[in-house]
Amino acid sequence: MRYRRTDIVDRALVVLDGYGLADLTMRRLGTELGVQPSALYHHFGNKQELLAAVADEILARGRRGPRPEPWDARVESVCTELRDALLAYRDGAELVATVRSFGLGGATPYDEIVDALGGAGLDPALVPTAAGALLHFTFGHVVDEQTHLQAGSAGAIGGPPREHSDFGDGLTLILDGIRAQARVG
Amino acid sequence: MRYRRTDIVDRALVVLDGYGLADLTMRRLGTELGVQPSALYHHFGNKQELLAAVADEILARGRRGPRPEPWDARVESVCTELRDALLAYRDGAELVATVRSFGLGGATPYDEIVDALGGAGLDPALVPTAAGALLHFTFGHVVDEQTHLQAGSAGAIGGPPREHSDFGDGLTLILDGIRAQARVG
DNA sequence: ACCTGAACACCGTTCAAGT
DNA sequence: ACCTGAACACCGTTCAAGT
Repeated sequence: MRYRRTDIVDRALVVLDGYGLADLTMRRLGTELGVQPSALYHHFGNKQELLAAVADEILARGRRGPRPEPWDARVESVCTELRDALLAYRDGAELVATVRSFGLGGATPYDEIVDALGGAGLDPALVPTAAGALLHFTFGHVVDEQTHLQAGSAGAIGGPPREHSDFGDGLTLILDGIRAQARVG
Repeated sequence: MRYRRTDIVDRALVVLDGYGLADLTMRRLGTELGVQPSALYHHFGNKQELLAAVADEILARGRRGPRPEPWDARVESVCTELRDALLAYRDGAELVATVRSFGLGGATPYDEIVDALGGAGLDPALVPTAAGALLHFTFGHVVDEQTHLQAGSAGAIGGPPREHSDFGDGLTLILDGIRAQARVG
């Protein structure tokens, strides 16, 4: 049936959204494409490489633009766009986080956050720290959100999950921390 | 050979530390104990339940005390203790994060952070938000640290990994954000 | 270049049967 | 109560062979 990498990634996205990350297997994807699982290894060296391509595609499809201008609005725009991209596909956050922890998948908007933070007046040595904090928060929050886990509470008690505005509140908290650090720096 | 849950968890910790999370399988753990893998199902309903017990044990072994008294020193103490606990075993952060995302493993110090934040003078509605941000940062940072991934940067370029003080700097940033929110609240 | 078919070395889990 | 032995239904990956 002759496939290209992009066809396989497209189909992987469909499988992911329909069945979840645990069921996104090489065998299942092969079946879905009407092909032997071994055929996939002609296009990707291994499963991690495939997943990295899928993660990059999730982020690419989530790209909006352009960015607003004050640095804090810009940071917020990057993080919110990232969140929306991750939420757009089932288990998107877990997949992208996993790929990131492999050290694969170049599309994480780390550099864009670093760039935006240039306008914050922060000690340059703290810029990677702040960018890391923002990314950790975003991924952690969205993973929790997507597994409908209430944000870290032990039991499953504790009522309904936090409102969606909780993401924005957390972002504001960290941005305030950056502003405070910029003042002392 | 007659084992109790705690013996199995102890041995699982040894396997984890020696071979990593990917090789902590029911079959390997069984072999290590000189027992059939099916025997483990007499003590744990499934693998996730076993992993939850292992995660709880990692956190229990990391427990130090007592806590210092101003609220911010107390929060820092909880997060630093958590970090140390996760770093004490190979793939500890990934394991505990995974268990947390299952909704299992009651030992995450979420409640302790919420408690400590009581002294910050924060709007009560923001306390779970702040606690979540602190936990997300801690887990995210330690997972990166443990997989010797430089904090989110795309390529593997960019020199040596961030110094260990980066964790403290990130914590300070978030604590500053909390103080700022407490002032406006 | 792209794919098949078959194999290898694994998984988690279940369950009758033993002691 | 605790464990064995065997099975079931899967995995990712490799590789000769086909077209």
